[in-house]
Amino acid sequence: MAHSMVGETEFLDKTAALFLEQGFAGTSLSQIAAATGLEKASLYYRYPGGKDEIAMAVAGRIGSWLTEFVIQPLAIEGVPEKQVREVAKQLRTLYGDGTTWCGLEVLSLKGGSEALSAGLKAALTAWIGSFAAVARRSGMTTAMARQRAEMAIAQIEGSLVLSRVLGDPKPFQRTMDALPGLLTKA
Amino acid sequence: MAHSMVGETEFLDKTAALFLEQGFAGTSLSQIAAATGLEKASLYYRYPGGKDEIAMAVAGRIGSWLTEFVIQPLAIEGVPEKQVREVAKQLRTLYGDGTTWCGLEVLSLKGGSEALSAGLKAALTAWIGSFAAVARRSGMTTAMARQRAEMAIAQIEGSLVLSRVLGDPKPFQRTMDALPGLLTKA
DNA sequence: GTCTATATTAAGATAGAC
DNA sequence: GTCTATCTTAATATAGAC
Repeated sequence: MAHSMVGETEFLDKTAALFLEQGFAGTSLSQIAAATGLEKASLYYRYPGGKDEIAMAVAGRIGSWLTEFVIQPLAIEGVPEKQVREVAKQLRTLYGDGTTWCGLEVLSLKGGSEALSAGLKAALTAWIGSFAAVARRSGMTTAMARQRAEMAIAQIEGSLVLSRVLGDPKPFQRTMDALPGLLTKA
Repeated sequence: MAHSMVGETEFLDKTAALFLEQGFAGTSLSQIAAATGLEKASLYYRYPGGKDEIAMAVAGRIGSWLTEFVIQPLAIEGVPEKQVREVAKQLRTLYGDGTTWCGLEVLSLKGGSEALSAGLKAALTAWIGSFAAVARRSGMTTAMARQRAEMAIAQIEGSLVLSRVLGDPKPFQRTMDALPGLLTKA
């Protein structure tokens, strides 16, 4: 395997796929090297902190997805219900229609660093805030909007667990169908 | 450490705690040995299949908890809402008021065996069936009861993720407060 | 039935050539 | 900036004494 020169985002996407399938502790640097076409030593050149630092970068990449496909689309002017329907569509794609894990779940298992935990918490907080804002715009009180936002994200995370364990995408898909109502109808 | 003779259930409870904290891949036999007071060789005597077989036994133990504290209490005659309130109380204890992982999430990450996946699916199916039955008894249609049961469990699993990532037990606690209504009020 | 001791493999990590 | 080669540690797993 000669000088592979794989790009940063391509590298992180491939590594994210491994983490989402196997978890942080279940993924080795050898697997990452094999999946990305880099040798282990090169991983340490790019990320001197080793697996912890790679996980941080992956969390950052996941945060970028979230910003691009969820937070930004909800931050502009528009009809809340229509916006949430669009976001639900993006989430379906992101989560492979209920067949993959969520980065929050997978990377928050003990084994990661303190900084990783902080990054995940920041991403989740931003997500909640974004959902709460759209619920607020739909006419809910601040408190209720916040509660619905948490409920919606819990429903998403939990239905992913159900779909994966049952081997049936329907629980996740039903959650996506119900998302616009949950966030915009008091 | 002389002949420790730790009992089966005590062994599994201590091992379950490790898995729930660190996941399957993140927990080593050395850690299990240290936590239970057995040497690694003794683990192989009890569970010749190694970590996979231990995980299976832990899944069985978790299934027993579920049967004892959730499924059995809901299977007897009684006022549904009152029964669910009692179950919610048990779940609070089981999940350390929102500070621990759920076995379904943790053990369903890739790395476990086929048989383990099948066992987890069976346990989850039984749980859903139990919740659906109590919702049905409260007057819902079969289809709606089933949907509410899945919704409730997804909410539980998901709110555990939120509570853990945010470091705040409130999302899980709110879910427990809402559980009786979700399962018994159409 | 548990122990001590060890074999074997793979993990994370580094040195130094190119 | 990536490679080959290697180090060190820790993982799973087994042999054999008691």
